[in-house]
Amino acid sequence: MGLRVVFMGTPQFAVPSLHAISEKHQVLGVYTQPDRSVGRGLSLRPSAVKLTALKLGLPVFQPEKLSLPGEFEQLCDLRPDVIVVVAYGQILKKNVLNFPRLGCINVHSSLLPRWRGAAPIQWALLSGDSESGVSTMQLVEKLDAGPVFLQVKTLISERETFQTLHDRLAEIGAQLVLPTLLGLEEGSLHSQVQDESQVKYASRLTKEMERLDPRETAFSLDCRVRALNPWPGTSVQVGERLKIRQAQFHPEIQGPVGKIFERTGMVLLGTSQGSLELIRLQWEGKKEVGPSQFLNGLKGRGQSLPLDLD
RNA sequence: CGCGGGGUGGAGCAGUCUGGUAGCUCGUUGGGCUCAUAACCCAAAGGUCGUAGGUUCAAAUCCUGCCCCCGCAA
Repeated sequence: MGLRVVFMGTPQFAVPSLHAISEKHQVLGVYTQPDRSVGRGLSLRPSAVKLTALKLGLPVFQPEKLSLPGEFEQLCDLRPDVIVVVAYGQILKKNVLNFPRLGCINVHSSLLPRWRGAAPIQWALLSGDSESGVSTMQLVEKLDAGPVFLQVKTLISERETFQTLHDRLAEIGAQLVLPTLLGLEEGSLHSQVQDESQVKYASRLTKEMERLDPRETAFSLDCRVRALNPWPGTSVQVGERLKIRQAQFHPEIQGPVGKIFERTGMVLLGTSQGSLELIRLQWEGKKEVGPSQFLNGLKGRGQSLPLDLD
């Protein structure tokens, strides 16, 4: 039945691809990052891919590093025709890249060569791109620089968030990975070398990016809110940290820069260009609320708008 | 044992340090005003202050256990 495949992936994004492959091919093993202690306690949590693999009854491998002694040999023993990598979180060395008969392929959530790197979905949103997509490519030593096999575009809507785009791209990836494997198997697959002049890098997100700077434009801040939730999130400092979960820019409303004020029932943040409507807000340690509940709470604690950011 | 915030009438919050008649804004109900209104005015209902125990003449408030929610951290 189909190809002998080793799958490597970690987060939720890779799950639909794993499902798709497992239906048409023989998945010999699933590599994923070791369980990490996350969450409020100290509990170890298995990756989304590990949970899926267990549910499908597939063998799971979780090496700390694929380059550790013995790991490569164990991988070779599986005798895969091809390795499929989807957001695995480890760089594959030349020995791994070269040993499968059909090589290693990768599913990447951007229209390469735009947004090579760790956070392509977020950077597409941060940059206000009008389209995004998924690419499958040959894995090479240089990060996300291999020749592209197949690519599918999708439009980014005005209200697109990381979550909605992520979920859609994950599904597109799953739909793209099967034709890629089929073409590879039949030798009918064409690849396109990436145009190096169009390369953009999507660097890792940092927690510093969560702070909204009112000196930016309202549109830019709107993009940040849609791109950076749920992680690292977006917030302003008003005594305490006030997380902004959902927002909407209004270029036609110009208010005091760096102040939170109220107009026509909306809670707004004044920016250098237009205003940002704050739709879902959350004080640190409290629940997420809408604007009317936010205002009620302010009065309860003896505060009122306008408020200055720190 | 990773750090921290919180659970107070239907909602969002204050009050807890410095124990002693439970408060704010909103909502709800009734009435008024108005051509009218999500506006305004008046009135009313609604809380064993997460839970179990302890200290005390007296506990939302101090002490202890337990449950639940959230931010950080990954």
